[in-house]
Amino acid sequence: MRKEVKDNETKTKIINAARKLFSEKGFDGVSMEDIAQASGVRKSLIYYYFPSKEVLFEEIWINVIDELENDIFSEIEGESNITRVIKKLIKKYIEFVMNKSEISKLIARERMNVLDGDNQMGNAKLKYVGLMKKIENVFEKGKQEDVLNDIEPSAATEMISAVDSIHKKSVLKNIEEFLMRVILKEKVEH
Amino acid sequence: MRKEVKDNETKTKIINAARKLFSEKGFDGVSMEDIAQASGVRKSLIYYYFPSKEVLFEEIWINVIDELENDIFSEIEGESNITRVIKKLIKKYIEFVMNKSEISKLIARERMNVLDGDNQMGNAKLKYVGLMKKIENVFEKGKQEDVLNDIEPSAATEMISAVDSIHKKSVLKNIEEFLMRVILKEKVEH
DNA sequence: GTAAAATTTGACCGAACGGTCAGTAAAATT
DNA sequence: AATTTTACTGACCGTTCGGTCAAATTTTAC
Repeated sequence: MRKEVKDNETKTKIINAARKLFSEKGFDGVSMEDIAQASGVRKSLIYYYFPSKEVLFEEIWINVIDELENDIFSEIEGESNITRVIKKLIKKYIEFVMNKSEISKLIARERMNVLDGDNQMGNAKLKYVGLMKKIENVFEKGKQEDVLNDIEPSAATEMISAVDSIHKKSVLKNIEEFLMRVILKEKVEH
Repeated sequence: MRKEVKDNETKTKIINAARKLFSEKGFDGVSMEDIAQASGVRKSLIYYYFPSKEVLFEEIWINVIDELENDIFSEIEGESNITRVIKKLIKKYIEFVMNKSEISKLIARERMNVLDGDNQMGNAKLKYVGLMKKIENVFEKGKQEDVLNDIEPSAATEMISAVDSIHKKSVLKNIEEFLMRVILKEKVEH
């Protein structure tokens, strides 16, 4: 029992330090020595737990996309009314960007590399594309039930996903209303 | 006369090669040797023309933000009808992202570093912030003339600027209509 | 308590990085 | 034509990079 906790502790320290640094400076802007110092361990210890920088990054990426996915879909899971589902999805995505800026910055920074890069990080790409597909499926359902306001599900998905690039976080609540108003046929009340 | 052309030619080759590479891999992901090889010159010759990697990047950044600004504002310059101004602004921004993907990818990749980084690249930040302010002023004018649809000028500006992060370019025309429809009170005709 | 397993460390590696500088060739100036 | 200036080169620099590995230390299993 005590060993279990200790094992996770070092690996977790490394992951958390790396996540913060990747979020601040991007994958290429952070060295393994930077991560080691921020974790309070030696660089070679990182290689004990992770075979390479890429594998460390990929694990972090998959964790953060998981976290985003869980934040959104755990909220909309029991809901059957598609309009309400879409509202909750938009709301949760914006809240995520507002409240978990470390993660949303990491996604904003590294999305392009993950999507356009070589096949080295194929699992990272699959994870991200999988989540986007899942979100798009919600909009497809909205389209089928005729609650969408003449926007393609893929366009709605891309608009949502671009929100993490917005620099001025103070406008995010305004943008949330904006998105709901435009995506949904139903008039939005406050 | 002949010298003038030749001077510009080498420097221009370096700038163009660097721009392309920075757009593909980001500032930190590209080495000066990469740029040298892509330019067909020696690395030390880059240092003959530019004192550092940062200065090279800054010049490129300022050029691309200039180009974006010119594309947008040269189109709306003679227009006095604010609704038409806003429509043209949105249209030109989307067209820029669609047609000049090297530049829009560069902006998407490096915006966060430029805005959040240290003061080393203060001119790059000033340039970008200046353009965003200029765009926001257009929306402010729209607000004053009551053609905006209950969206804050700063939120509209941020939505527009996030468009360069959109990965799936095929949806951009749909998003253009989307943005016009929701930003402007007037109903949009095709 | 002891041996084995797991974790951690320090020293090291070759390659890559941003950058420097003396020398040379070409172009421009006198 | 001689001299000066400009453009370019190759070799080099110290530092940093991702990564390796034997040894030391700590933890676990019995």
